[in-house]
Amino acid sequence: MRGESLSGPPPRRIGIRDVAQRAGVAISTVSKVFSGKGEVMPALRMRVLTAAAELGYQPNSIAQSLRRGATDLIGFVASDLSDPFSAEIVAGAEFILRPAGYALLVMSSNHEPETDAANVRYLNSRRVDAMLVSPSREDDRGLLAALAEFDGPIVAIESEFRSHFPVDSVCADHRQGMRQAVDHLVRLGHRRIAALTGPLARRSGRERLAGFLESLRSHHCEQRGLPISTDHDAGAAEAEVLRLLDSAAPPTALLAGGLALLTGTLRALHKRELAPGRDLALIGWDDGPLAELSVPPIAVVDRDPRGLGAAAAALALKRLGHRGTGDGEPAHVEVHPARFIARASCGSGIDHDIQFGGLAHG
Amino acid sequence: MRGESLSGPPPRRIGIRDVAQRAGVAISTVSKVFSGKGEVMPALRMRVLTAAAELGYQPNSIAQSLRRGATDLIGFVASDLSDPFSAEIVAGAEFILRPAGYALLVMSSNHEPETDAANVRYLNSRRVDAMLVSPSREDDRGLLAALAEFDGPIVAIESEFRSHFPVDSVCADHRQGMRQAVDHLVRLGHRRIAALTGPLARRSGRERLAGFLESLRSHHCEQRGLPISTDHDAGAAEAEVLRLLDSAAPPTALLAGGLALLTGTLRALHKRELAPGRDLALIGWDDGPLAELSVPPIAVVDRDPRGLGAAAAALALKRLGHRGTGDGEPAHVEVHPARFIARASCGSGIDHDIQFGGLAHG
DNA sequence: AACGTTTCGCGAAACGTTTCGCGATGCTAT
DNA sequence: ATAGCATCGCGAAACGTTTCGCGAAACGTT
Repeated sequence: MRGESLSGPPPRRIGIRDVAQRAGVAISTVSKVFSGKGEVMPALRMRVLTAAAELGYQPNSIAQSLRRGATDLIGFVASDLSDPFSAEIVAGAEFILRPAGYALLVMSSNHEPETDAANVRYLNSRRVDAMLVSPSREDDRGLLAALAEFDGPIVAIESEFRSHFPVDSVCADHRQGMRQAVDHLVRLGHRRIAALTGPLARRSGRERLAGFLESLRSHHCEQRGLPISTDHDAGAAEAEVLRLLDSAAPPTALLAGGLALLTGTLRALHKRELAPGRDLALIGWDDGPLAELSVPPIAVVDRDPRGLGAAAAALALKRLGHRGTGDGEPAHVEVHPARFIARASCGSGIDHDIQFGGLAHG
Repeated sequence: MRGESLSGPPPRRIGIRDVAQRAGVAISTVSKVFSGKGEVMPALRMRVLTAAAELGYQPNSIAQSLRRGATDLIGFVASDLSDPFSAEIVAGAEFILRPAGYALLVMSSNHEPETDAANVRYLNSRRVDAMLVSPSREDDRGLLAALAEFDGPIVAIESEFRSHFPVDSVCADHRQGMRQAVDHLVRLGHRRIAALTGPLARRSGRERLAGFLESLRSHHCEQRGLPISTDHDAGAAEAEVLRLLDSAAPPTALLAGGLALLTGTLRALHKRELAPGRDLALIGWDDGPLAELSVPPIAVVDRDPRGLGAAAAALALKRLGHRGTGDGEPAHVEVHPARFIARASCGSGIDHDIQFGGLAHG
């Protein structure tokens, strides 16, 4: 019970030795019973179990970790934990990890690459068994060095380190999602399309860019496309979109690759009193209340963050099972689907309607 | 470096003893240098430091934990980590904890009270130094029992356990926020006001209810109020709002106490093709892209989740500093402001405009 | 009846730190 | 010159487990 302020001999927390004594067996026997490793006769096992129950014994997992050389801890390194998308990933990972007896140590870098690296080093010093990383930038020297020092499984989420050293990755298929989105826009008659891809220092940004260019090329209008890479930040997106809208030839369609970018984009549109679906076409990333409940609803490329987190966790567990750094199978990139959801924010098409006229040829 | 598949003597990770040997000093001296506790002559300290650097020595924090009896780990127990509000709390807590040398162990219960209790027990067995809890229900027997077994500082977030045993709390002032919101609605002419308070098993829900009733009473129209308590779940809110809208005397104003409830409410309004600010007044909780960028923007009672998380972490650290369970000062509830932000979703008033007529007296 | 084989409990040695008390060294003061 | 006193490095004992090898018993075989 809490709050006992009696003074006296410090009541050392009861350990395995107390149980052993009470049950009249050796310490190692108690250990066997609890770890379930060796065989121990039912009668004795019962004696131990009741003794433990009577004393309220709980194994000290710190001591276990020290002895076994495993902490049953998985580190999670993200650029921004408060981003709903990251939060979902964490939830998905925890969903897999907890039943397996692992707990999650989370750290956020607030988009500072050096902090990502520092976090990895910290988790290393805490001896986590594996790491799940979704860093601010993949190419930070410090981060790469820190990761290289760690000798447990590393799983990258929505990013990729294969070029530097073998690390498993779990990614959504942004390229495919982007292609579907752009195809849709082109079909509606759009040619001058701007895409906020997000940072190219992450695989997601690069894949969005690649999909964007591929789709435009296949429609023979790549020279009209406006790929734009900004930080994953609403303010940056807003400024960029305002610049686009105020330019001589503003785009007729906008793609915003992530919740923060969509938020910034919408702010810019509000400022210029432009409505998606009426004045221009808009496609966001990641479905959620904002996209779903906007008026009109906003088309999105949707991915499954929970699934990504769960898959990353499962991969880490698999590697841990094989008890090797990267010895077993080679590192591979697991690509999850991203699917385009058409909604009214794309309007009804530029050829059949004059709605986009004001901007289309401005 | 990673990926060395050479076989040979298992290259035991280098420990304090290796450093001691290389520096030609005793183990205890190395310990002193690293822990910074005792005095050690500059020259020797330098020898130790260089030896450690050359070997790439990193103290084993597991062994430290075992010896020191502290893990430098803080547990975080939430009902739903993927809720953006919880995610912000975690981020705020981490912001304070990390510079202090602590890391966060997060666990989510998916709104299952038993899982909350299990998570607390798990964190206890992992010997976390303190816990931050924001559970599904405050009154779950299992949870209370599990918390009682833990003998470190516990800080409740947006909930309260004082009635059961002394535990610090950090809460937003929902009562005040709700009063401001309802005052505003009444001033606009609304009388039949429905409030989705969220579960009453949490302090936030109870405070919202109290504020709601207080405000109505002060305006002498409490008999027209419709307080409604649902799970913190969009589906439940949607169903409840649909029921309200389809009732004989539907409310002219709606209050939704949380992001999930606001989401459900908006879904219901869309289904009935009702627009906030035109057909009825709507006030949500927790500002964010959804409220800010809706058309019209949605009035909210806003709180500072990051601040709550940071405050909770700071409280825990303070308790840890005093090195006592609850001995030092008595447990207290730290109330943070919640402020009402008026926006167009409230309309321009029921007396000056017929906009609400269709529903107001239906 | 003697021997080989299995079964299963026991003691002791780790795991990598921190901390405590002791003693050696160098200094000040008389 | 020597007693007294800090200063500071050293060895050893913990912290609470797991694991390894040993030996005692119990069994089956010839």
